[in-house]
Amino acid sequence: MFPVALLDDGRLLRTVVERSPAMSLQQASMNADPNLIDLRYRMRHSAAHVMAEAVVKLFPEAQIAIGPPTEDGFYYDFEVSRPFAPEDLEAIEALMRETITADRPFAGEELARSAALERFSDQKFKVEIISDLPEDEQITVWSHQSWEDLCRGGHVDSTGKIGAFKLLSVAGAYWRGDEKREMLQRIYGTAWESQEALDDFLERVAEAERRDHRRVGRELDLFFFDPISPASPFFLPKGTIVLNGLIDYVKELYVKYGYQEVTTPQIFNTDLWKQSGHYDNYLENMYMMNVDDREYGVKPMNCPAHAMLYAANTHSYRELPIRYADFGRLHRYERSGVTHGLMRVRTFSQDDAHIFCTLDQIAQEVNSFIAMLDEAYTLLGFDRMRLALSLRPEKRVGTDEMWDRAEAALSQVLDASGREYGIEPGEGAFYGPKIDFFVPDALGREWQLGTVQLDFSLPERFDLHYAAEDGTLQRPVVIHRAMLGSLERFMGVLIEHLAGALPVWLSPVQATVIPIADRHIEFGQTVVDKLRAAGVRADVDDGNDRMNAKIRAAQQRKIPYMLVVGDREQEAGQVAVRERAGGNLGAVDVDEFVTRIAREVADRA
RNA sequence: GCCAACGUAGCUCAGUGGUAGAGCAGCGGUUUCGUAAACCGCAGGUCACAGGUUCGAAUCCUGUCGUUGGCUCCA
Repeated sequence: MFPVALLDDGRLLRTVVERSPAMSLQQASMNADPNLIDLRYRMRHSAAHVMAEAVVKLFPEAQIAIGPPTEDGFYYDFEVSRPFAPEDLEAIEALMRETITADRPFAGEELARSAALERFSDQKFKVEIISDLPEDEQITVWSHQSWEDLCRGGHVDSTGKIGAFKLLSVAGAYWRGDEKREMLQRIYGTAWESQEALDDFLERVAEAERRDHRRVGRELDLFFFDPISPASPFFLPKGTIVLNGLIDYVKELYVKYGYQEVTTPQIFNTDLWKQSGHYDNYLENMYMMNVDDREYGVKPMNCPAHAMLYAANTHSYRELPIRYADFGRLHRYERSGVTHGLMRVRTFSQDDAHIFCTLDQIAQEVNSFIAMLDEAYTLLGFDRMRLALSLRPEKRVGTDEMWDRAEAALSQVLDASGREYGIEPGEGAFYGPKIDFFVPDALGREWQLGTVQLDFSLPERFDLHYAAEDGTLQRPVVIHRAMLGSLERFMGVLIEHLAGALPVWLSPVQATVIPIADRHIEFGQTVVDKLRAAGVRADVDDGNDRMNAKIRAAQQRKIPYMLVVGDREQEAGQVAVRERAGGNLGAVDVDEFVTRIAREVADRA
């Protein structure tokens, strides 16, 4: 299903499918024929070479690192005496055009290791790459006459075939992705088979920016940020309606799927964090404080508190599974530079729950969770996502037998579900394997929403047990799980997914009445009263704008229903219904419309 | 945390050493209009913060904070 290509540095390039605009780009390339995908790969790879040539011409001292194609472009990393400026990109582009116009053929050449080391002796990164290659690895160099580069190949025939390209941005990047190594300057660019394809791509990027949740959040008065509490959203009344709408929905699912909601403290004495292991492993991400000479930590997770709830009573196998849900606010000190709008914040809440069950119950619990998640994602419009099963890491707790059973349980559930998933060996948490559910944002960055994680460690640390059928005390397993993940992040992803046009049940204002003239305001207000009495969030636009301006404003506020009232409607006791999508439903009796929208809200249609 | 850019009115931005500007939003008035922007007027800013250079700083320099794009991280 996923077209896969190998990057220069050996990583897999994977194309992901989604409905968001940036993703439709990849969707387009998925639907495109393999030849086109291959052509783009070779064009971009070739463009990277041509760019490196241009950079070295302008910066003779440059040390060049690697330059692979990516999902929608390419980049190349350099170590230069000064950072690149925007004007540099123009100069580099100009030189690239010369090379492309010259239409120089690409040709590959095999080299002995010693010869390769000799040829790149003044390029320390290339020397490092060559030195790290296995002894038996074939070393190849690809050139387009005026430039040659260590490369395993995959080019267009000649530089003239590179197509329409554009350099996009400069960024910092560590050599070999290691923050202890050199910081390099990375230039991102993109290349397409035609100017139209390039323009198309740039338009998609622009559309992604238009639906960026930070911009939409401001436009719709949902939330804002302030340096007084960095990376911590302030939710305005409208944003709070959305947040609460999501929580209310999840609570309904909790009733259906047998969860019990609990409430736990916000700060805990350090003793708890020592017992849970957070003090040793997570301290740098925690907010700590001293009060009355005792040290406290603000909770970054709910798990330890839930373990305490479980341990507060003895439990029989007959009670299991026990499912504790908690919307408690969490605080995590995220390093500066990693936060991003609502997607990565320092305080947030989750639709978090912990399931205490027996080893034998894992499969059914995970299955039930995925069914619930599926129900929620379908309702919320996320029909495609990436699933990843993460297996045992090197450093871990628990016996191999436990891991065998846990991993088998997860993969069996996934296999039975019939959906595709990736396997990521070694990526599991030290306390157990997990399944993560990822969805991309408007700019194509992937964010984890759902997760289900098995935990063998927490029950040990808190000495949890239950009385088994045979009267012995047994250790339960804990399953950490969240569907929407961080509610803040989910709201961000949802906004971008829907470009701010939230479903009626989540819309902060579900209907707005638009009086044509002042004499219709009073009637409009009676409509609003009826809507509110039926539980519908409605208002009336009584400003002295013309109707056209009011409609425009309502469209921009993404209000699902606009109810125009003039002389005709007032006389007939009707409203002229206009939908956000632009459709005009014509005049409808007020009572009929109230009934209809109230049902739509109740059904979350 | 690292590399870089940026921070001017509620929002989007202009303003490169000489008294702070526009559009939108807001407020007041005129208009009372049939499915995406009527008209006139008013008000609104310690130019992120602190220090420095200068006769004079939004503008130049240093530091801090924050944001953005990447990288790294995301038990």
